Amino acid sequence: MQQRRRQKPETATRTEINRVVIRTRPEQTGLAKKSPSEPPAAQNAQGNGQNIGDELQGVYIISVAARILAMHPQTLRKYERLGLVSPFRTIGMLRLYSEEDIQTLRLIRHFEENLGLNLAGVEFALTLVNRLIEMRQPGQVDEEIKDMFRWLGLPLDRDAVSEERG
Amino acid sequence: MQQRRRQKPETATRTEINRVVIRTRPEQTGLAKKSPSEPPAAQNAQGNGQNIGDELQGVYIISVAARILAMHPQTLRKYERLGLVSPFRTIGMLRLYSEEDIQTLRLIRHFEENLGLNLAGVEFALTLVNRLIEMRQPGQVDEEIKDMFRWLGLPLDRDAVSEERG
DNA sequence: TATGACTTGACACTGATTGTGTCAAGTAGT
DNA sequence: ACTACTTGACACAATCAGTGTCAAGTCATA
Repeated sequence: MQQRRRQKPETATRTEINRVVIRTRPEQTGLAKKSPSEPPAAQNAQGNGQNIGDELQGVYIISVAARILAMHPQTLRKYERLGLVSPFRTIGMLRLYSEEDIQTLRLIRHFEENLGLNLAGVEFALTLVNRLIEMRQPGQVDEEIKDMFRWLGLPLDRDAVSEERG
Repeated sequence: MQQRRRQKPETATRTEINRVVIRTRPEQTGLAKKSPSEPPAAQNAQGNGQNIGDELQGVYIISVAARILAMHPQTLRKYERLGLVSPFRTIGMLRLYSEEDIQTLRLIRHFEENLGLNLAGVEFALTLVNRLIEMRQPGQVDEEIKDMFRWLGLPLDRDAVSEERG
């Protein structure tokens, strides 16, 4: 619900990165952590201006992630500084956004644009989503939790929002 | 987390209102509705500058409510315009804040000051609280819900936050 | 009923927040 | 080595949220 100005391509179009050296992911304030130790499955960053639609499972540098999401790279950096997303880093400190990070960012944008939350509210809502996901584990109280998901504008199958789709 | 300027007494000190004529309460976006039809129990507005501490069960005009809460009357009016609270009205359109309204306003302030939410986030959080209160009805999943309450900074006995204390 | 105190709604103002633009310096990959 | 990209830091503009102010209306008391 903030201003959304026309955004310049900032820099431009690094099309591919191969054999980047992955670093540790600091800590995840974002969505559900997958498993304690989590080396990313793919080490290739992909994406070029032509076919953004077909994002194949991978990690993206900030410019590519920003283009996929139609968000400003500086915005992504700010979100990381605030702990909303925590992309991997290469040895050279390049940010690498996983598919899960992209989903988290989509969710953040949803909270901002559709619900009008500020960043504190986004953090609040993300924590709520995490808690709801954890609550669904035992299999009880499905219906109320599902209602919550609907209310939050989340897809009913939680996979699309957190991880491990399929 | 916003700025909190020194506030002038605005106008001042109407000490009592007796036999005010109550109007309907429009709709309650705030906390849990007590019962479908809800004529307020007390028709006396009370409160004077000396003994603010002992708020006895009643309804308060805006200046008194503002003083109890240490909030600006204009802020209370804005909150009503946004649907966060819905005080009763007299025939003459005076706002009458019930004890429940006061509690809702305290909660709003908590969400703002401690969690840093904007007003959209406050609305979001209030709705969440309502949903959680409703979820507690069946008696199942107490522990998770209680955790949520703790997380939200709410008192564990929901009474203090919604209605019908004692 | 007349008077003074208070409330109402509307508008303007101020500081904080948030997204964006820009810059020099450093890194990645051909 | 060279080019393209990223990094962090700062500045800027638009919006948000609380407050001040005003004329008009309402309330309680004399």
